[in-house]
Amino acid sequence: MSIKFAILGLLHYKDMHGYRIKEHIERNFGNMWSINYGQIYPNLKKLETEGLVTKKDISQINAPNKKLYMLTEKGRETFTEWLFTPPDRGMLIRDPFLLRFIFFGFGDRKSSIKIIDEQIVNYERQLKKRKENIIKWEKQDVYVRLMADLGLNFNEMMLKWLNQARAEINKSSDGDLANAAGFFSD
Amino acid sequence: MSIKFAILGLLHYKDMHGYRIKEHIERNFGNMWSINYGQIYPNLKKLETEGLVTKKDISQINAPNKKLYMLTEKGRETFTEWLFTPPDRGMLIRDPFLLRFIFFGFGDRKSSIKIIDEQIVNYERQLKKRKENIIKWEKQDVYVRLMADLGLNFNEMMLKWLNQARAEINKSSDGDLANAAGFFSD
DNA sequence: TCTACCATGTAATCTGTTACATGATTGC
DNA sequence: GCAATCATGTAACAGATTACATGGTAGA
Repeated sequence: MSIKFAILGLLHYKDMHGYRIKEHIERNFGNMWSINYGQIYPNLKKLETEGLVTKKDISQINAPNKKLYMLTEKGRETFTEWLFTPPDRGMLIRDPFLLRFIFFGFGDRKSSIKIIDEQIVNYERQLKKRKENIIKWEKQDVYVRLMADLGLNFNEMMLKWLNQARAEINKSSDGDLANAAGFFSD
Repeated sequence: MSIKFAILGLLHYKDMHGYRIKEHIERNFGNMWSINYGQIYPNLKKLETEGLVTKKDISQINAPNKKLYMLTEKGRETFTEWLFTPPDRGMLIRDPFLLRFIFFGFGDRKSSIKIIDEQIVNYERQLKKRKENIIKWEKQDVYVRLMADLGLNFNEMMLKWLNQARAEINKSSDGDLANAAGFFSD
């Protein structure tokens, strides 16, 4: 249900069409949020029938026609109401790397470290990008800027942790696995 | 698809039945991972037909009968193969609070701070719990212990960020919103 | 010519969530 | 008597992902 509100939020800044909405989400939140046309176009239609947005067909000469969506008064109200209703659930994190990580004790140390190293490379690349972009965010509204800060903080924390994990795994012996049975206490 | 591997992973420690699997995931990863019977029981059945686990009916006198699942050799192999295939995607975070946060510029400062304060309370409660549990993890295998560390680090980072955000928002004026239009540069 | 980008959409599929049904035991 | 815990399951629904279809323009 939240994509609907993400769209309504973005339309506060500017009238937009589906393609641009996806592009925008990917550019700005792509490292942690994923979206696709299969969600956007049906949701735009639904928002229109619910009277939260209106549509305007725009013909273009050097590009395919597009459909500009803009907020209605009702859309603005619905959004504002949602904005300050306390979030119904906590943060959900799903990471195929971390899911593997907790079970690395069932494999060999070498392979674990290989996968961890790949993660370090990924997060380092990401951090570099974030640092390049931070200037862009610096002049935006407080909230957008703070979100960019969070991204940086998160990235730095992950790298610190990954490196610490790598070091500890390196010095540990393979036999440490045996202790894991105590993981279960019933 | 990853719940299947999570189950296979847990069965490495101990033979288990569906109810216990859910309990376990909730107890240990409940702050970031959610699971329900609608996923567990069908997946256990599927794993059985695929020959990755076998089932044993256990009758109990003072409790309902249960179905113990245990790994097969094929299950163990399939799991190990998965364990060291590089993760196909990055981390996905979905948080109804953060989704609201980026749009707080479209509301009033007072309401924003109220929601932020609620988050601070939540994360403080969580941090307290994590600190209590950390002793329990300390004697586990390296990877499980490191995961617990990550949870702590994450929690502390979020709290630091939330408090910093709160302070900055407090001293900012409502008019700062106007700048947000530059968020879009196309 | 081929690739990339612009732009909209749908169908099939897969995943995840909620709600319901069943029923025994234990503790307050 | 009531709530909680143990235990298994299904059906309906909601949400997300993948793959496909269409077709124009710009640039290498």
